Amino acid sequence: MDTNLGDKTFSIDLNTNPSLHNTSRSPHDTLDEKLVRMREENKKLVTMLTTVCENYNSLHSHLIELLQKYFIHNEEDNFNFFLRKRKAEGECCENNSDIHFEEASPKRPREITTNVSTVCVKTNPSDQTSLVKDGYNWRKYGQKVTRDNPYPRAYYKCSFAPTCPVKKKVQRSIEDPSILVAVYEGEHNHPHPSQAEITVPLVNQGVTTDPTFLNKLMEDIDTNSLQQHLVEQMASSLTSSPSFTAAVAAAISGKIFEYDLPFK
DNA sequence: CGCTTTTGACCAGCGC
DNA sequence: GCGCTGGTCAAAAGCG
Repeated sequence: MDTNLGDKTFSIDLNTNPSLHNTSRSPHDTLDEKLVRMREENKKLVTMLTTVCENYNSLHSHLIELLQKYFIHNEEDNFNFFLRKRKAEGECCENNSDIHFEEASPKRPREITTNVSTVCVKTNPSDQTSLVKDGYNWRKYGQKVTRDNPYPRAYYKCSFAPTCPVKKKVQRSIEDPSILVAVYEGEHNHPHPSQAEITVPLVNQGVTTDPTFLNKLMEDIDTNSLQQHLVEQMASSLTSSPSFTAAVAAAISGKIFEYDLPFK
């Protein structure tokens, strides 16, 4: 692959270690100067994020191109197998996929296949539960071991509303057992109960090498949502960092002492 | 006691 | 028609 993603290196000092600043800090280093520094770092972060997104788009199109070439230059059977596999996985139509299966089969599927979506979630490998946190309440009503995957498939119904028709199937990926593949069927007929415990989609947390899997993922996630999530994740990483928190706390306390606030 | 999970049984679709 | 497979049901068990 000729994408020079690895050549781009970023050396950004986030200034999150307060002890380092104390050693190099001059007496005239005012809060305003810190603000200027932070703005510059912010600009660097924005630049980095833009580059990451550009690289992502480039890789995305490159991967699609490679997959198309692969299926054209290899025997047609491979492509047919690819189609069959995707069909067998119950994948369809809601995503911006180029391949639709509704018209492919002369017989109608046994169930309505509208509003089927697949979500892949990276989990802790030591965590053996098949729980995908998406904010809804689910009641497990069955479990099966399927032929093509040694990991059991769990069947859930939405229990938030008694009349909600939504079902989901959760099964570990055979390629990477730390990945949970959740297939949602139907549409919720009630509002989302909570946004608090939504699990971050895999694409933002980890990597898989399965090309069909990657292709599917990339079609699922548009660039804007990726950018937004990257920003949120970066902010989350910064705020969860003890050194960053310490730096903010030091700056605030310094400000308090500087102005000699009355509640002191 | 009520809700959830587990698990074996049952059913329907599909291929041969 | 038969066997295989995926999906669902429902009784029993577990849990708070």
